[in-house]
Amino acid sequence: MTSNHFLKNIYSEENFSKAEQEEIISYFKKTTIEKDTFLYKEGQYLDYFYILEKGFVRSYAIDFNGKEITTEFYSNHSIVIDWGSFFLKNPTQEFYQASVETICWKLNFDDFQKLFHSIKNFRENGRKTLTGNYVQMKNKNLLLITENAKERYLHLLKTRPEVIQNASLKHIATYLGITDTSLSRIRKEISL
Amino acid sequence: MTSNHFLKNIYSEENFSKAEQEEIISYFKKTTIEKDTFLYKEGQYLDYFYILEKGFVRSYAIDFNGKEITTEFYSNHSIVIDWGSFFLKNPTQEFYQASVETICWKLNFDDFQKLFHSIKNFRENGRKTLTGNYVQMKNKNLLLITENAKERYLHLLKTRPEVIQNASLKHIATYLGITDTSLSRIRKEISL
DNA sequence: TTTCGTTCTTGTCATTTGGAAAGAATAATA
DNA sequence: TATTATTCTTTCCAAATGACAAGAACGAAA
Repeated sequence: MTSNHFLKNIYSEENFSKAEQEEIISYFKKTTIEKDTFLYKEGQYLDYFYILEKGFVRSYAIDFNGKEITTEFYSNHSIVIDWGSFFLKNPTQEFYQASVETICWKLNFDDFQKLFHSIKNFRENGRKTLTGNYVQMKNKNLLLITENAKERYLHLLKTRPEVIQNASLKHIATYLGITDTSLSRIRKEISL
Repeated sequence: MTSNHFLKNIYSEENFSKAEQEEIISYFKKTTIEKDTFLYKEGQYLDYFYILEKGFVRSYAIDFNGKEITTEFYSNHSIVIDWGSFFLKNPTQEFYQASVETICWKLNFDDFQKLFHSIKNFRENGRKTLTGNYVQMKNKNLLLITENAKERYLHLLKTRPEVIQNASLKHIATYLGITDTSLSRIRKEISL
């Protein structure tokens, strides 16, 4: 394990002892995901999750009309997980697809459980991560209700520029809950 | 502690030993909240949460135009908590108000921590609760994007009839992300 | 019961957004 | 370079929803 191992940024010495850090990291397996391949597919029970070292991943659900709705974008340092599937043992309802070749670190559920129940800092950390994801989801909700299409786009542009750079117009549009036509109009309007 | 203590429904013998159950329950304090009073207010740091035995609570945020946006409704057996505030130590951005006299059970953060780190089942349970809330939020998100106003209302009517019965039209409207005018029209249309 | 305040309904009109389809631009491949 | 596929833009029109304001219904309190 090199001294600048990627996961040391995630499980940092600020929050973990050296011994804890090493134990935690030892359970992760480095994986490379080819462009366009899936990390998880709808119907699958997740028994592992990933942390992204480098790459870009999009998750999407299929609505009742068969249309893809982007549910999230994941970039460097993100945890790519379906919490409901991982913890509640439900099949995921989404597809998680790498848009580019993606380097990530994989941890399976049994190892996660060992760490969770034996290392206090690990469970504090996990709780923080899930809570952070919850807060993010809640904010997205509020934005959907209080802001119009243009404002939502501008907000995304400001807070997550890497999404605008990496994702296609169509994918961004469904993420924002608008059509590609509208988003195209909005972009034009902004550029004037 | 009576044998049919309310909290035994929450921390049930299915998931906890008798001893665990008793210890957990011993930390909770029964509280009655008067109609129209606040459980938490914007700006406050939560260091406790409530479980609702009986009553009805609404949480709302104030948007940039000073308008109240209902963020959640809580009824019997719900946990009333701002996860972000409780775990991440941020001030809450919402108001939590009892619509009727409400009987609930209060647990403070320090006691929560003791239980969380000492009782494996308690942390599994807490993780499930937070995850459940996350999944719920995620579903609400998807509904906001994929369904129109009428469909969202019908969905709420079907899945949470107690909300329709207890909350005012205006409060339900902002929860669904529509105006009270629209909701009134939708109700008329449905009744025809 | 009368008054007052709140909530809900209704009407009119404006605005936002969507749907469908065609064309332009861009990227991918032979 | 020519060809094809994909993504993005644009146009026209329709549908959904919002804003505002007036009035009706309802409930609380004097």
